[in-house]
Amino acid sequence: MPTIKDIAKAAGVSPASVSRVINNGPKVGAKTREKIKRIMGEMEYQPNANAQAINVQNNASIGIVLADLTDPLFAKMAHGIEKVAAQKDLQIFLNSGAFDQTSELNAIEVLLEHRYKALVVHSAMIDDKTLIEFARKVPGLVLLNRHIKEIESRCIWLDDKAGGGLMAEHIVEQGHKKIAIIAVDGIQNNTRHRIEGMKAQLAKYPVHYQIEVLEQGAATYEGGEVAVQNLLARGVEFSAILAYNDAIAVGAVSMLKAHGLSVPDDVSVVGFNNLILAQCMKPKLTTIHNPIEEMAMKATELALRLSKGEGTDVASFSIEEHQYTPELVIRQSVKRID
Amino acid sequence: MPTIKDIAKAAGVSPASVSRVINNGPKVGAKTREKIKRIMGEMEYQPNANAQAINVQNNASIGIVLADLTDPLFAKMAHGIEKVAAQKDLQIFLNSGAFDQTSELNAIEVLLEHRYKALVVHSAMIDDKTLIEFARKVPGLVLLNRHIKEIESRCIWLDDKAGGGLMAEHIVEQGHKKIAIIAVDGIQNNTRHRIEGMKAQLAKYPVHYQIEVLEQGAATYEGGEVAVQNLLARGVEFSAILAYNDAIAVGAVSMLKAHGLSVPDDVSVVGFNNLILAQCMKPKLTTIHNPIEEMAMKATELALRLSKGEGTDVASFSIEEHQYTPELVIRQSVKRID
DNA sequence: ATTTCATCGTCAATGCTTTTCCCTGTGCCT
DNA sequence: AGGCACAGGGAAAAGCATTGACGATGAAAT
Repeated sequence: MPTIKDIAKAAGVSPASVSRVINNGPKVGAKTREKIKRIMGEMEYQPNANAQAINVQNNASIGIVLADLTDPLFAKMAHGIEKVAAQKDLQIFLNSGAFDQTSELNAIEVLLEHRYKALVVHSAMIDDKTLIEFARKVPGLVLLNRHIKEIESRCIWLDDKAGGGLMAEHIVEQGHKKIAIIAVDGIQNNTRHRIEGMKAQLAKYPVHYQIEVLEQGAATYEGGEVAVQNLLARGVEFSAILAYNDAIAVGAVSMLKAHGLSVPDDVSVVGFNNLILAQCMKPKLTTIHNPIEEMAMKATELALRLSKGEGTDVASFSIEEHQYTPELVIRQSVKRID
Repeated sequence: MPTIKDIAKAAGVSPASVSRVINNGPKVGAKTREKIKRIMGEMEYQPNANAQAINVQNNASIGIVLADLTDPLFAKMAHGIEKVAAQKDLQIFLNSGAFDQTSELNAIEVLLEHRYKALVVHSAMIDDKTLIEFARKVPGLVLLNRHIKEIESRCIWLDDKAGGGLMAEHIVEQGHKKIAIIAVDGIQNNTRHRIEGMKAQLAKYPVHYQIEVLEQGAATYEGGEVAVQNLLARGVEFSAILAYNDAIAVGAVSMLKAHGLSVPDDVSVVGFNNLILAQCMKPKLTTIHNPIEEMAMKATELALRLSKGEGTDVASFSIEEHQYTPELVIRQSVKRID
């Protein structure tokens, strides 16, 4: 693999000139430029990006850390980031965190070692304090789908409380009084916020609601199945299920059917995220729309701006731009009861 | 951000010693080692990965290029690669190709510029010749989900012909004679191979089959919907649909229902890929299992081996290890007719 | 013909780490 | 005590490209 020196020698010029041609710099005459270009082509020269990155302080790539790409929600995040990157002709370095603290930390560290200036991180497991420290150290770091008060100007997040509220509101307005909530365990704050939101909403009505919160390990289709099985086995009474996400909701529906219960006739189900899955299934799933792709795009743009030292003035911070609002999408999986 | 020199100065040693500590090299006494480590911690030193990569020929990362992460099939690929990477403690540099030729090329080029030695590329748009050339140039490049005869020892692919054959076989054994095929357009070979496989299978029977092949642009849920709409509008007769993938199949089912046709009572539908989607929907989708995750893992391991110069002997090549076989998964979307 | 000034290029320093080669001191053997 | 092996450590080159300061060349201006 030829280096810049080889090209220079072959073209009878100095490495500096070659470098200037590579970077479309000035100070190289049209003729020389052509010649150098030709030789670069002939010798199949490819600049060593690592060597370039040593010198240039402005690494034109975005580092991102995500948990698990097989979760369509995270895939959508990735897609949002990609869209911004492609549009600005930037590269993405993706590092998968795999949902445990040490590998998430490791992922961030790797990104820092590569001197990426703009970082979009989606961390579910790292504690606030550590993240705050990272944020202080790295100006271009933005947290996606997480809200830490101390550095909220560096966060893009969903109003999970409002999301929980919407779910509860919809359900009780349809007359439901016995509600099962399928949450997920772990340190994840959004599950907690949503439940808080639900409870806060329910507290607004002068009715007594029967609530059962079930913490279910896996936020997946199978998780939804076992959650319902669990509920039924324990004889919990419920006419509505509020699920942590669409996958769980779909799993729940499937298991309810397996037990001869119809959705929405016997049990109403509400999902969360509004993934494509929610539209495909039968009955179409009533769910909460999560504008994660827009959020991801926003986070990316923010990270890029911050990494360039722009928009550092905290004065310009407005919650409206950083906190996204979920929306109720009514389809067919909820039925009014009396 | 401190450099190795800063650390060296602070510790009163030479950069060489610090480097040796970083890389767990020899020639540093226990006491000095401890001291250097301490100082590195205190000063929050992080080695510059780019500078490291200049010297070290063996870049311990895997470069991958994929098209669109929002397609669950590709997400599964990514996951397979990740699994291998995590297990070997390697990083992934992901570059999204976005399904057009120039950006796919660009993605590969970027990876080469970063001097990644092990490359897993999933390219749908680049022509054979270009890929063959890349393969020749880069020993550690492996093609995932694609078969190019000339470099098949560097490919991991699915036997699409067999997949098409399975679909056709199943359908005709259930008595169907009027078959609509929803394919996708583009240079993608797998669509073509599958159709070839279907036709070859049908040719084995002494019956005349009525086949309609519809090339539908988007391999998505919506694509499936418009495809069916198209078929119905043109008055094409069919009792079975063979779809290019599960998403199309699900879209097709939805549109059939919208026209008052029941699946599988009026029309049978077969998908492809066996994504989670296929299990969730109602009726559960009969489909072809695509072991893409295993394939991705295999491709990654192969790329790593090749990048280390191992397994270069073409003699050891066996098709069985490189070509994966799809399997029929019978669920509820196909019905016997007479 | 001489000065002036763009224009085109080169030299050498820079960025950060690794690695080769060489030096020093210590302990051990004879 | 002399010689040797060896562990611990340093100096400097190597690895690849960028960049700022400076030099040469030729044409235009006086």
